[in-house]
Amino acid sequence: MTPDQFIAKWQASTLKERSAAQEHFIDLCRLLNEPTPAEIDPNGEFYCFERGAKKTTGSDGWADVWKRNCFGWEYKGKRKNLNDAFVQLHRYAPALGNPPLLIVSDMEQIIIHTAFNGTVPDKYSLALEDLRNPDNLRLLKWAFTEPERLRPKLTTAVLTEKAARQFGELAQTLCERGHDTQQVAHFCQQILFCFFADDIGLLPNKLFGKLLEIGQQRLEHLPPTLTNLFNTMATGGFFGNDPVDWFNGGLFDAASPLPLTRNDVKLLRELAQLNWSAIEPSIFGTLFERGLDPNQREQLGAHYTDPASIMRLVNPVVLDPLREEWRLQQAAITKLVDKIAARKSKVNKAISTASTAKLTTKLVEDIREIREKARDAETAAQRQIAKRCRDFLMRLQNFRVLDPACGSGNFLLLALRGLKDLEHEVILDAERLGLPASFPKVGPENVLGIELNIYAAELARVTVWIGEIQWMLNHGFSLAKNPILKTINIIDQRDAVVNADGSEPNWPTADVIVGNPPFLGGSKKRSVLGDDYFTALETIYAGRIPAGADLVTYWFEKARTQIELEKANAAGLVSTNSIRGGANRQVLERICKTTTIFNAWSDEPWINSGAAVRVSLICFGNTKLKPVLNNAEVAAIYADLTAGSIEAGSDITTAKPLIENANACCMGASKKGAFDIAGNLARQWLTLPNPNGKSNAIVLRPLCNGIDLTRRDRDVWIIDFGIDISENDAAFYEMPFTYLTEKVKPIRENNNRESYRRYWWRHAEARPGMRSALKYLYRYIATPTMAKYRNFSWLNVTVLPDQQLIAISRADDTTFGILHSRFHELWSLRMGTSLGPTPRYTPTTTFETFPFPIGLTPANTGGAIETLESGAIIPTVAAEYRDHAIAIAEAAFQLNQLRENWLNPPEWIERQPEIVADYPDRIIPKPEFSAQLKQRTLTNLYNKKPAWLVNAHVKLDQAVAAAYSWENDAAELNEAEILQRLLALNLARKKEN
DNA sequence: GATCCGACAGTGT
DNA sequence: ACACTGTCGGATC
Repeated sequence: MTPDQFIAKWQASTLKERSAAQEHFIDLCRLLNEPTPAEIDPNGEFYCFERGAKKTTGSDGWADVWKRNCFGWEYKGKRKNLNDAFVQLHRYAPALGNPPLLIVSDMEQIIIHTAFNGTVPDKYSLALEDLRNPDNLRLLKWAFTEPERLRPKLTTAVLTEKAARQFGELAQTLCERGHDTQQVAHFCQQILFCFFADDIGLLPNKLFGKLLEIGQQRLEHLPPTLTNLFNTMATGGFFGNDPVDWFNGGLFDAASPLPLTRNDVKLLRELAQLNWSAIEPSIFGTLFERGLDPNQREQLGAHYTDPASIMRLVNPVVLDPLREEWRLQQAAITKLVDKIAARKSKVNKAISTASTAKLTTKLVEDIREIREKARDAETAAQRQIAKRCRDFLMRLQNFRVLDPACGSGNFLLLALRGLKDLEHEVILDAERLGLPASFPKVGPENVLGIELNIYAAELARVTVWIGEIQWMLNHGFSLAKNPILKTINIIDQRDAVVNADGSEPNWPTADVIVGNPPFLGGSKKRSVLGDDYFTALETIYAGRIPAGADLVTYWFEKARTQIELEKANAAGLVSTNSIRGGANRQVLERICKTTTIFNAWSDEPWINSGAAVRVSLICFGNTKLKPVLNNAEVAAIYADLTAGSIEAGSDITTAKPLIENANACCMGASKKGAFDIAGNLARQWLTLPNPNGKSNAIVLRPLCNGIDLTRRDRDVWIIDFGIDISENDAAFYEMPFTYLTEKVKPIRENNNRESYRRYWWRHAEARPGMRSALKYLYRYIATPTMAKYRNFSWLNVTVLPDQQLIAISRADDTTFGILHSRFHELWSLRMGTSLGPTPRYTPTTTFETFPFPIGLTPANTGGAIETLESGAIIPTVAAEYRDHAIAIAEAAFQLNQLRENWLNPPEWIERQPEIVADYPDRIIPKPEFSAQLKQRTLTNLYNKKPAWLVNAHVKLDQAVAAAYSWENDAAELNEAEILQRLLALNLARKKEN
């Protein structure tokens, strides 16, 4: 068929839709040289007429023509409203597998709507005459073969970003002009909603766009005109000659348009050109992050969560369980359908048997009875099917999702969309079963929010409503009007964890709780939130949440309580990843006691306006779903968000501090002030006399912090007046004292703590305990609190450990070796907390819980030491453990020696005695090697991991394994097995109380 | 100029 | 008196 023939035939045709549609389509196939459905898919599996025509209503199928992954195609009679056809296609798109193209035709024109996910829809209208143009024919052909070619370039994300950027500029301009940020926010939302309403036809005749056009000419009229429009929208009525719907929802209640400049209006008119109907409402959040004042930006920013992360919570908490429920219903329904079919075949069989038999009255009667019974059974079954569908739809309609920290409403928006999608699927499934089509009832009522920030709360309302309207229009449903925005109070503007009067707030009953509550570290709570708020938190949550816990944990505890009180079924919340350890973990432990963590992502990167926070996503509550951790099914999820078996004694979070490890490990001195000075300044002072005749060496010593150990020694010294020198005595050390008077005193005098203010010349936490523990040693073991690798080093006892070092008061190589073994490394990584990706070593959780090999625990190694022939030093231990002590010490000694030689090759350095006799030698690089020496850091060494280092560690690990008596089953010693064995040892030993 | 990697000081127990 | 905690800035590639 040629284009001319096609056009001629269909211009002349007066056939009505039903009779002509298929003929038109087949002609079109001939024109495009495409196969017809019957030619390539006689069974109608992927390409057919009347898809979904199984419906009992007797009317159309879901589409007149359907080609999988290409299009749904709907015909209407000539000059009938094509929009109706489009609406129908939209509605059934999910049942058609969401084809990328929705095509409607009245045989005179063909309109192709693109419907690719996440793109701004395009529309192509082709009249009959247009088919003479080969370009248009090619376009149609693509619809059949390569629909991807019609994919719009513009994605909703790009459109949204563009709109948000420009809109943000406007907001910023308005703020800079001195307008109140809240007014700016409110005004911007009104405008935003008007753009949206204009584009989807909620405002008649593109009213708002026209108004801006006029406004550009007559600027002074714009504010009163806008006021007028907003007021009309608030109540419904007429704006000039145009009828305006009643919008309500609070958005237009307080009309207070801000004065706009000519430039603003120009910008607005540019913005009006964008396709706002395809806007992604979640821009509302990002929109107001920009332009508004920094404090607000921070608060709103804290609530911005990207959609993928949101769905990681919404799916397991909201949608998966409901899908599972519906799957079970469907299974039950299938059984009923089978039953009906079985009855029918029984009847048929009876009839066919009867037809061969002799017809008697009794037989007639029997058949009648069988038929009736079958009919009754069918009716009953149908009724049951209908009831199951109805009940489930009712369940969806009554389902409530609460976001108690809803910010700009993104969680609620996505939860609502998910629920609406599910409801729609169920409605279509029900139609397929022969039930009448029902109107979707899930809507903004299904989501509830609590939000303190007044802009965010308003933002959330608008976000949810736009989401609702978009969904309805995109699925071919008309909007419920009068008002368009119902004033149902879905967002509660208040504090979610503390009431104004200091009491505990109630949360509304809901099926599930989701959200991204604000993060604020325990020690920052008081200063950021204020004393009153802090006290209120402390009072309300006494015994439930330790005061040192992150602010985020209050939402977890509240949600847990709601579940315990049966006011919610499950919760899915975002948290900082530090919830896995320290004081924060107690909250998860509590959750594990009363309910179950059934889905979690333990440590995910998070982009949040530049903050380098890492997060955990945690779902807990009543569920039938199997536990899933980091997208893998596991037997159980523990409070530290690790996987484990459900057997008792396998949860490593149950490990407790051991009595034998007490008093051997402590934090270094916490100076809190600029007590540190350059080495050369210290050396200069050491040459100066003091009026009391004492050397400055008494109060000056080298300082060592994490950087000194993991990188190169910075040669920093410290002014250290110890734990009991009085201010008067300190003053005799002239230079150091004067220095502190200038650099430290002014700051320390303003400290929050009385003792820090009073003893300003001493380190704030001078660590008397540590000092006495180290007193009789000549060296001690140190490890950086925060470091990429868990390394231990020897320090001369004259060196003061900074608070960033953990000091272990042992001088023997055996203890050094055990600590440096793989066993302790794994234990400390697992038991310790982390800051971002960097693990942190803490005395109580990593050291005190660690089960040393029997006979070699800190309780056994605190006594005398003995130097071996090699130079290695062992502790004096019971005879039966001596061999192990020696083996470990030799391996550790060698490891340390190799490492020292690599860090400071004798060929590259000079050792120079320090100016004070007992102090460690200075290491001076030979000038020609100083650049190379700079690279010789412990972190670099372990980044490289040369073979000799690995070998030395293997040897050490073997010696330590032997001390544990694990040398014979080395093959079984994978990470999990080691941790299990260590945990078993810990649990078997005596705990501290 | 991006990436790596620990700091410092506040505050709870 | 002891210890834990957060996320920005300096060093380095």
